[in-house]
Amino acid sequence: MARRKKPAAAIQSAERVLSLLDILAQEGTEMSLTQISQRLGVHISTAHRLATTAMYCGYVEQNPETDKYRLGLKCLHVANALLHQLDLRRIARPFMEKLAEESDETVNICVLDDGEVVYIDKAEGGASLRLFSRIGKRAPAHATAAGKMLLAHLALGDVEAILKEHGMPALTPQTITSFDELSAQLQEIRRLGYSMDDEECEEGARCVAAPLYDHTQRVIAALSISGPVSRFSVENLPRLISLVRECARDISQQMGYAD
Amino acid sequence: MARRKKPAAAIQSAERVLSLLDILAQEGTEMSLTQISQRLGVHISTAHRLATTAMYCGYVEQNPETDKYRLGLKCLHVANALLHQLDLRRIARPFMEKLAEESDETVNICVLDDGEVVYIDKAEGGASLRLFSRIGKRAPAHATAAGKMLLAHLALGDVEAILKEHGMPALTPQTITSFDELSAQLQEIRRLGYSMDDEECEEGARCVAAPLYDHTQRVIAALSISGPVSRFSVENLPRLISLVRECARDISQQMGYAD
DNA sequence: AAGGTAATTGCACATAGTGCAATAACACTT
DNA sequence: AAGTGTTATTGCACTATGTGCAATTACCTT
Repeated sequence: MARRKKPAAAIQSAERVLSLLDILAQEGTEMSLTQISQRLGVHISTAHRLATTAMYCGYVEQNPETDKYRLGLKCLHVANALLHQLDLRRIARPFMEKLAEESDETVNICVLDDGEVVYIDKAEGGASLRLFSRIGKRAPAHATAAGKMLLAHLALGDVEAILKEHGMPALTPQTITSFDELSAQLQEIRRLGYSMDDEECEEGARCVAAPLYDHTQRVIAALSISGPVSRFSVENLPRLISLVRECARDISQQMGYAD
Repeated sequence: MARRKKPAAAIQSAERVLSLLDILAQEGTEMSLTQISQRLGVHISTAHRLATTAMYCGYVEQNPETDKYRLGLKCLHVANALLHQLDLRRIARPFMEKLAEESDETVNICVLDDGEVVYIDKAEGGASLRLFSRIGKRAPAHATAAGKMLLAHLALGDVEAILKEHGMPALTPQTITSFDELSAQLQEIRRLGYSMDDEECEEGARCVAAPLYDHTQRVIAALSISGPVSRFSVENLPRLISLVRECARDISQQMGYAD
């Protein structure tokens, strides 16, 4: 779905403190009160009170050397609790590890959140590029195999809203930037039962994804397998596609999907 | 330091919404509005407004099938941003990987937050038990090698406050539960320059830790190496102690420490 | 159709949250 | 050591927001 609908009686101060966390996350470095008040659009004394309240709760901390504010470790705690609570992760884990070993590639699970794909788990094969963990990271839906798979199972109106809001930026020369071309491809993805990112997200890398269903018979996530084009060659692709589709089906069955 | 001091003008609604995240994290499963209002000590309509405000911001979501509330994926996003911003992680990473390969064990970095140790990074050797990632997890300071190392570099009053608040629960038969015994051990740790968890946190597992300093010449984190007692034998310990101390020194130098 | 339970919302009122201005803290310059 | 500038912090008065209450809505069970 596109951007979340603002509730009729949102609590302003609650919204502000969560926006403070967003801003600190987005900024990438510690921020002064002046910067915070400018970004939040509030008086500096208000920014101070928001920051000190968040500090008291552990979500923000102040660097004693520079007096600037940054995210606090409670954020890690809460995220960890979230990951721990995700049924899909727990159920999928053994299957992902098996697939990672069998394929010797990197396996990920993504969900769609606010129009972007979010990585919620990852398993690595021995020969993988050993990239940093992507868990928690976001990526544009239109340029990833998992994202295209998830878009393929949304209503057309929702797809249009997402692409209107996020755009279709080109990440590589191969990225699809035309709505019509993407629509056609989503239709093909529904027909084939798998999706592919052919150097659309990252040059030199290919990715194949299959849908994960749950007991409501709806697609809730995508399972993907990715690696360098040298190993994701035309000869090897059919095998990898087959592996990821079988694995996704096995996980879906454990999630209550009846196919 | 012990529990954070409440600011004179904390913003109640800001505090409440962050407490909501805490409660959802702590509960471990989705919660109804009734439960949320009871735990927060507010009217159910207030709980509803807090929850829908947090939903709008992405930190909470509502399960459409049960109408219950749970943590939202924005929590992952913010935590990821936090990890990405930690200088110590970025600087330490190559050293940790080298140590993990060299020792073939699990290497972690922990910091002290609100009287507990928090795992902020981890690298694994090939022979490791391949445990789930601990990043973001907390553990009692008194029962971990990293925790004892961090306690050893605090003022005695702070140590007392932390132990008074968190207690000294026995996690295994070997866990130290006497303040006097722990104090004596912290003194020994300062003298030796490393700490050890001898099946105090987890039976069958040993852990050795060394301090990480930064340019202020103070201890900001602990580097640890852990594994099963079979590999952390009396014969092998001196080697592992030496490896972790050298690695910690190298990381500390990169952090501006002059020893 | 009726009853029960929980989520949601309109409304009026009280208080919490706010901006302003003053103060405090610190670093830098002279 | 004193003065200046900048940023963080806080007391205060006012008002806009947040609140609880009660009603409504939604859904499930009998």
